Amino acid sequence: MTSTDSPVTSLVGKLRRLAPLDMEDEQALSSLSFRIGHVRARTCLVREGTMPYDCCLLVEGFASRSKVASDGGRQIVSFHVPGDVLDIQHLFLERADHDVHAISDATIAWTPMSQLRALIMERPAIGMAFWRDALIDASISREWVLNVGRRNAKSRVAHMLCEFVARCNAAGVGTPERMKLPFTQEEIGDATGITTVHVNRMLRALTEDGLIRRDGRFLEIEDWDGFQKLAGFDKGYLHAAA
Amino acid sequence: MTSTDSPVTSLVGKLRRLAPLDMEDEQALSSLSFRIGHVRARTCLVREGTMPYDCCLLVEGFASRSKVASDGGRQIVSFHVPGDVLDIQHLFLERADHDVHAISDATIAWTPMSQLRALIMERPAIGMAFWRDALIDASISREWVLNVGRRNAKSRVAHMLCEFVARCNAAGVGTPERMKLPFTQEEIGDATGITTVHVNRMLRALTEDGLIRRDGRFLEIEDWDGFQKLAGFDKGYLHAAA
DNA sequence: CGGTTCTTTGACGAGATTCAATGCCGGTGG
DNA sequence: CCACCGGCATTGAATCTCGTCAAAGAACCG
Repeated sequence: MTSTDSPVTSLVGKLRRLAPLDMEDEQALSSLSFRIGHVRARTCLVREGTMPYDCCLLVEGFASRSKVASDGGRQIVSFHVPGDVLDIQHLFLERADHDVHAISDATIAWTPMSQLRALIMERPAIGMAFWRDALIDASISREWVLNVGRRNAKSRVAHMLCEFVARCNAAGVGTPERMKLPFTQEEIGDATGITTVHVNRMLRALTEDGLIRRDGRFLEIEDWDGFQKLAGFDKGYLHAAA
Repeated sequence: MTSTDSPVTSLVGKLRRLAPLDMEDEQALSSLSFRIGHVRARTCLVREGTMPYDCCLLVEGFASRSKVASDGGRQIVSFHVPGDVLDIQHLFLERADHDVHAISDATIAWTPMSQLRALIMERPAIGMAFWRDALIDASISREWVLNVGRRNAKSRVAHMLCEFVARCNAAGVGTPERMKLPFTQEEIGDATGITTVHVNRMLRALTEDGLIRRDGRFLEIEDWDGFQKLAGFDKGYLHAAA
């Protein structure tokens, strides 16, 4: 994926995996009016409580959805890879119930919510693809509840990395052999419900177990089967979306 | 709600709150063919990995969705009140990614998935209502990630009870003044990611704080404002569905 | 009324947090 | 080109929350 691709390329690629689109469907998607933007890491794209007029599509880079607890603690509730629609959650609701932030420098394509809504209501195949996307998103969210609720810190971190690798792989932006992680250890902690310090210790433990290798922000998974086993990772919940 | 009501009564009531339905929409819903069943507490209604042919609507009683970790630990990922469609998650996916169980004795209305799918695709208002239902479901799931990821045990339990009271209230089956809880303490623990023993301690702490009162399975919230504050509960994430 | 499930309590231990300090790396400007 | 600076990673020690184990008591159901 380069930033010179049409913003719809990654979207069409993703939707096609979710439901069979015909030529007219793809043309309809191409006719959406996009506004391209390049944003720096940590840019806030959607703020809780607001109702964005435009819908943002992640073309390149990584993003996260997060919520803030009353004590100020942040919980990341999902991360996103190129091709993901970042606020499909708000297409049919009045206000955003969470924040969306860029994790890395990113390329975003903005398109009016109204156009997307119309497409979903008028073209059954596109509607079906978005339905499936939303349902898979919900499935991932349930897996995250299990992850933070039931697994110990080491498995949690491993599970999050497994999902990241699997989804990046599906989006064509990385392989288990070697990946650049966009996350700081603080962000991994915010996603797994543990502290930065403890994330560091767990990464060290995973390295000492011979499951992963790290240099800088690069991650190499030494033992993909063993890593998934320790994480309790079973890609079924991704519903073949990865 | 009594079991002699039509199974669609609670469903129509719920959908009407989500999108304006006209007479024809309501007639279409009434024309769905239902099979009514009474099940005992703990009955499994949907099993992970299967693809149910029928869709189950909760008419009376309570239910939960849950997942099982590889070490055998169970995580409840949501609970449900009368009027909820229990496996809308699977309408457009090939296999269930979680279990559904009755929490209490319950009345279930089964209707063919195909009929419901057709209704959603053919009647825009009904489609919209189900879209909103699914998106609100996802919003609740995100809040649960925050709950188990970021809050301490006392707040977690309190938050879960706040949501339960709010949703029961909206479904017309209870008030904060006095409610019958369907959950065992083990189930509260499975939903909040803590052990049964610790749930018991936290309930005692909440009682000693003067926030709640208990006798048997009955719960009375003494200080609803203080209770919500301690829980960090803000009903915004329910999107006016409660 | 007998058995089962659920609740309650105490003592102890493990896992994760907190606090604090140091080291490292990349970027920026002199 | 090097020195400095800020963000991020790493580590140790003390502390605390929550889990584990075990046992007894209460409530419920057939």
